[in-house]
Amino acid sequence: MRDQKKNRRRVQILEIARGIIATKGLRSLKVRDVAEAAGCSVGSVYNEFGDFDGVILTVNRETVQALTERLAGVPAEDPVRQLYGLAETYLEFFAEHANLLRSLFEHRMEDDRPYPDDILQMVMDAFALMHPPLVRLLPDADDVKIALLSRTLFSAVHGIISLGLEERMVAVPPQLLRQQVEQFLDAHLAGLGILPLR
Amino acid sequence: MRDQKKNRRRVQILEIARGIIATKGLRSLKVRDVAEAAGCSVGSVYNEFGDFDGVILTVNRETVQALTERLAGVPAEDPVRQLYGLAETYLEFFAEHANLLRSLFEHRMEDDRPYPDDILQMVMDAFALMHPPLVRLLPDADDVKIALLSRTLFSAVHGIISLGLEERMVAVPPQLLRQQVEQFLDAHLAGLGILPLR
DNA sequence: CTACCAATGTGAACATTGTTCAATTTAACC
DNA sequence: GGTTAAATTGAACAATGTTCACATTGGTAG
Repeated sequence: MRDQKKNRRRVQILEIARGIIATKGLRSLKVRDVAEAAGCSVGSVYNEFGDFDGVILTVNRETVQALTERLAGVPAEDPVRQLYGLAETYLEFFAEHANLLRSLFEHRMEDDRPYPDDILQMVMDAFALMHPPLVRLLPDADDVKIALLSRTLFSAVHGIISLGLEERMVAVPPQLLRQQVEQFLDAHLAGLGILPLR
Repeated sequence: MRDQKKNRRRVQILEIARGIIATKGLRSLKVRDVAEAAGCSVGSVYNEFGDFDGVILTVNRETVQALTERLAGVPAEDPVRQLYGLAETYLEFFAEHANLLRSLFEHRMEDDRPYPDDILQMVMDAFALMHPPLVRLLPDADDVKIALLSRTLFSAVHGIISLGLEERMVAVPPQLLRQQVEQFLDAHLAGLGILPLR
């Protein structure tokens, strides 16, 4: 019963923190706001997460988990369609949760403490989801090279999307951005000797 | 004489702030540290820059200026070589000044104040430096499309480099990253119907 | 059921850091 | 040299992360 209660609160704190980050950005996340909204003291937040970075990192961990699940749901029948699907799903997810993704990629630790390895690994694993379809499309290529290509390609897509959705920059209309990503893949896959969709 | 002194200090504050960001990261930048190192009071920093964001934004403005100068120095004789040169120069500059570039791309304003337009425009202008060589290489293409392509391509390169240099992520060795960028351009230019370098 | 105790929760106090502004100092001008 | 407007100061304030001695709670044994 202790555990149930504790866990319920832990989940509640995370949902509140995630809500604030998603709607107002990471910089607007304050311990006191979270504690008040969760109906507990600031001390409880610290008991549960160690420090405030702990809250942020846990939200980020769940963000990359949710992203991975969404990406894993992309149909894998046609490897070419799968690549387009991964890119477009990433775009959708990024557009829906822009501030959460920014928190994941932009948060810096206090002092010089290292970013938790497990989160980094999860991001890399998500970016490696282009690996299987690429292996099918380039059966003769070295597996290590495909692994690198997968990361490169996903990083490129990430760059196009994260800068394109950056409302700080001259905002790219979402529909145009989708087209931009598709055309990018068209050209790049063609360059790899893969027949694009259109 | 007032102006001289004032300007000398302004420059000094900026150099100190830039040094701290470059070596210890944006999160380690503190008003008091800057004021002490500049031999003045915290009030003077505020007189000169309005608020602390003002210091950061001025450093960022100078960062994108320096970047633009470096990119503008890439030889333009051969448009294909120019594209590779722009990407490699960006990689070099990013590797040399990783924390400054992160400050430029990751800094968020307090509350919801907008990021200064002039900085955004300067970044877009820098990313548009791929436009002229692309026009030469694709003389039949629509100019608006080339403008979009330029931004897309540079954003892609930015994504590859910024994630590749992210020491938070599993560090990609610099030499491998250079090769990664080159191979990326190889494939993409080929897909655009442009003969790559190698 | 009660007493006890270990775990948990609390929030006031503290530490750090951004911000303000009344008082002071400076330097340009006559 | 006196006057004055501008610049500078730094103590005080505000916002926010962090700690910890104390209070509360819930499980457990007698």
